[in-house]
Amino acid sequence: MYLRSNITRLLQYRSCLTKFQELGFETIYSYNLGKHIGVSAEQIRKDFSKFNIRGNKKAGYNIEELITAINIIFKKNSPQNVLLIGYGNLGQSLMKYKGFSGNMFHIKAVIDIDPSKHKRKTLVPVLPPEKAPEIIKKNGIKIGIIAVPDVAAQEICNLLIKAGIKGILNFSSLVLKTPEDIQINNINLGNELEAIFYHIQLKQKTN
Amino acid sequence: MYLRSNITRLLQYRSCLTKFQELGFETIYSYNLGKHIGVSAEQIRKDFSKFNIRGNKKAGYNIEELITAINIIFKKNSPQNVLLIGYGNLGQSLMKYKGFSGNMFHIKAVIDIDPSKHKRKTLVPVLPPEKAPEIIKKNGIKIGIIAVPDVAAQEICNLLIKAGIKGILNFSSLVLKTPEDIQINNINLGNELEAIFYHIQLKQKTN
DNA sequence: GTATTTATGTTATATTAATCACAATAAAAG
DNA sequence: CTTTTATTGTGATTAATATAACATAAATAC
Repeated sequence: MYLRSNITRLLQYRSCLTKFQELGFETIYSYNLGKHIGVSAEQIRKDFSKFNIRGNKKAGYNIEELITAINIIFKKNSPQNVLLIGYGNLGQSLMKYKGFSGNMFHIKAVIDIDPSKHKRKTLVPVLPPEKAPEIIKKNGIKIGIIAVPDVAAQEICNLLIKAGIKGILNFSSLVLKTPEDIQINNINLGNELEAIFYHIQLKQKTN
Repeated sequence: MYLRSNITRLLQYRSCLTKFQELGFETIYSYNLGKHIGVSAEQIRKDFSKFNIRGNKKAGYNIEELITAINIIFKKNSPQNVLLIGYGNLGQSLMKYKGFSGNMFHIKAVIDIDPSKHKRKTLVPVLPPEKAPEIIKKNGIKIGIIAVPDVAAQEICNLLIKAGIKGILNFSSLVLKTPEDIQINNINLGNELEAIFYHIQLKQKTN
C-alpha cells in the first residue's frame, strides 16, 4: 500500500513500540511490528535501514534501542515550543490535548483577535496578534498552529512567516500561500470525512 | 512532489474553485488553479482526465461544471449522517466544527461512556455506548469518528464495525486493528507536529 | 564444533505516481 | 477563410515507492 511516507511510518512504529514496551516486551521482529501496523515486514526493515537503525540477525530488534533511535531522528531530547493561533473551539481543545505534551511539544502562548479572550497572566497567556512576533522571536518558536476561521488564515500565516516561523500546522480549509522553505501540513477535517466516504463507496462497488 | 493522492487533490481543487466562483470567475485554466494550490498544471489536467472531467481547448475549464463534476464523484447530493464517539474536549469541538456541515456531513448522535454527559432530548443526543448499534442501524450510518482516549479506542472500534460502520476517522494515537474492508483514516496531531519539526530541521541542514 | 534455523539487510524487480513533451483543437486574429 | 495562438489531453519518460528475492549472519540444536 502507498501514500504513507517513511517519516509518518516511523512515528507510527514508535507509538506501537511504546505500547509493546509497556506490555513488558523487550525485543520485536519486523514481522510482528508490521502485522500490528498493517505494513509489510520488508517495508519496516527498509525504513529502519534507511535511517541506519540496525537489528540483530535472528534475534530481531531491541525495542528500547528502536525507540531511542527514532527519538534521536526526531530530536526528542528537548521540548519544543509552539505558538497556537486561534482560541475558539478548536484552539481550546488543542490547548487541552494531551498528545502534544506526550510528544514533547509545549504551547508557549495563544494568539487571538478577540480582546475578551486575552489573559496575560495565565501559565499560557492569550495575546493579541500584534504580540505574536515578539513571542516568536523571544522564544525562538519555529512552529505555529493555525486554528482560526478561513477568512483570517492567510493573513495570520503571513504574519507568522514574517516573524520567523518555519513550519505550520494548518487547520483552516484554505491552501495557504507560503514561500518554498516553509513546511506546511494541512488538516482538513471535512475533506478527511469525504475521502473516507469516497473510499467506502468504491469498496462497495468493487465487491 | 509526492504524497498527495488524487482524491485529496480533487477536494482541494473544489475548495479553491469555490473561492474563485465566489469572486465572480466563471472559467479557469489548469495553470491558474495549479499555481494557487501548488501543483503543476499537468497534474491537474491528469487528475481531471482520470475522472473524465473535460475542459475546453483554449478556453479552459468552466468552474461551475468542475464543481458539479467533483460533487458527483463524491456523491454530494444527499447529506451523510455520521456518528461521533467521545464527548470530551475534542468531541465537543468537532460537534461545533463548521466544516462538516459545509461538506454535507451531519453528526447524528454522540456516544460517550460518562452518564453525566448523556442528553437524550437534544437535537443531537449524547448516548451511552450500548445505544450505538441501534443508532447506526436505524440511520444507516456508515462513518464513525473516534475521539475517545487511546485506552478505549480499540474496543469502541470493534463495537462500531460489528454494528455495520464501514469507515472510521480515528483521532486516537493507536493504530486500530480492523478488517480489510474497513476504510480508516488516522489523524494524529502529535505526529503531525513531529513531522513538521523533522522537515524544518532537514531544510535547515541542507541550506 | 558443526549444521540448521530464522530473522535481518540489501539488491533486484515491479508498481505507482509525477513530469515532460507534444499532438489535437478550439478560439482569436488577420 | 486561413493562420496564429493558447490551452487541453495524453502518450512517453523519469522518478519515487513498495514488493519480492535472496545473501548474510547470529542464535540454537545437536
